[in-house]
Amino acid sequence: MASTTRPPGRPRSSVDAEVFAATLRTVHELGYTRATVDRIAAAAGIAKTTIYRRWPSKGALVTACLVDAFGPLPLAGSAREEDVTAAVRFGARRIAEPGVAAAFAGVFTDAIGDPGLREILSTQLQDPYRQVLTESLGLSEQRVLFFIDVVIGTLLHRMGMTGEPMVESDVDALIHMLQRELG
Amino acid sequence: MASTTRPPGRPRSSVDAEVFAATLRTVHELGYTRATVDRIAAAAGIAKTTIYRRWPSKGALVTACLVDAFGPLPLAGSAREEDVTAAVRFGARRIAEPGVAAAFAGVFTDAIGDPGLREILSTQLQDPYRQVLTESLGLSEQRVLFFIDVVIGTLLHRMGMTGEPMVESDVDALIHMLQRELG
DNA sequence: CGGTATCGATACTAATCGTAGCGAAACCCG
DNA sequence: CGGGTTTCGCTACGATTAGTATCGATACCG
Repeated sequence: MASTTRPPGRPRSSVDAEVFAATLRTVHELGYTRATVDRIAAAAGIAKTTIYRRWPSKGALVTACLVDAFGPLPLAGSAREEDVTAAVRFGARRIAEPGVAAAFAGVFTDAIGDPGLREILSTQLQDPYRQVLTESLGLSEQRVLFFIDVVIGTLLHRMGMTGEPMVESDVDALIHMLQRELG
Repeated sequence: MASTTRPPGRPRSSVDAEVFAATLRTVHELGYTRATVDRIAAAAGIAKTTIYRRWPSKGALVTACLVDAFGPLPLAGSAREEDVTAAVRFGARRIAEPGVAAAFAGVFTDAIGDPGLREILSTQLQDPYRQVLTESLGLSEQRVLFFIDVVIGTLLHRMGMTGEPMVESDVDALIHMLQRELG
């Protein structure tokens, strides 16, 4: 079992959720580039140094924020067709939340050319979803990667370019396309 | 006709092509964030101030670079099926060129929260392709936008995440999917 | 109360974007 | 050749930002 003994010293204040909310709010309002750590800290009502005590960089903070925002994939595990529908709708809903697409685009841009952040992004966000989808859909890894790129890429591009989430009919078209392709 | 009279003063040196090449090369090596204007200027063998005399910002430079790298869409104009194939293969080929995907992701990230750059990106890069595709494919604007988001989003996401262009079989799968959807 | 770790606040370094000003160079015209 | 005009390279600069260092105050434990 997990140890119930507390480490010595002053415990950390439980403001992680508040910081995540402040991060997404700030990124939503100003975009990733202008969402400075100073502003995020101010929006969360804490000191900037506290943020750097918990996350090693701005990119790592935003990544943790995305991991928290996405949460686990709600997959049944057996019915492939329903799984595809559920996964696409899940992705569409999360990416449509304020700030998520901008945060993803920003951390993704920073990760190119920053191997440390790339590692964080891979292990904490991408790999878990890749694994769960590979197991759930019963497809080869190449097929799953193709599937993910189509869904996430399309949704992110739409959100980032227009600032508006995909209309429902387009999400349906995307689902329909993928079910034909995978079925 | 266009005026053939030259304006007075020293003419601009013809290094635009060299600057574009240096920009993509630098972005390819270091990513958008670490590809500073100083480094790009050094790679092109010119002074940084010369770059700012021709393009108002780093984002505008990279956008001009992308416009130059993509060029016009080679569309026949009549056969829809062939047009779809040609457009997808065109996009896949250009986005696979070194630095293009990273440049696109970076300028796209900067554009969120920078209305001026957003305007440049829209008018110089997105609108022309949107218009040409709407005319060529004979589809509603909404359908064309959906089409573009799927293609560009998917290709960009793949390139950005893996650093590798899409394998040929995935490009074929993408084309197949879209032709079914549009046909 | 003593030990330990966090918190807020301030100050600081290193990059980086973008601008200003300068003398030199290139081109045109007379 | 000489004057007018614009670009060029260069240096310096201001503003913003990521990330670090430090210090006194604070919260929890035994």
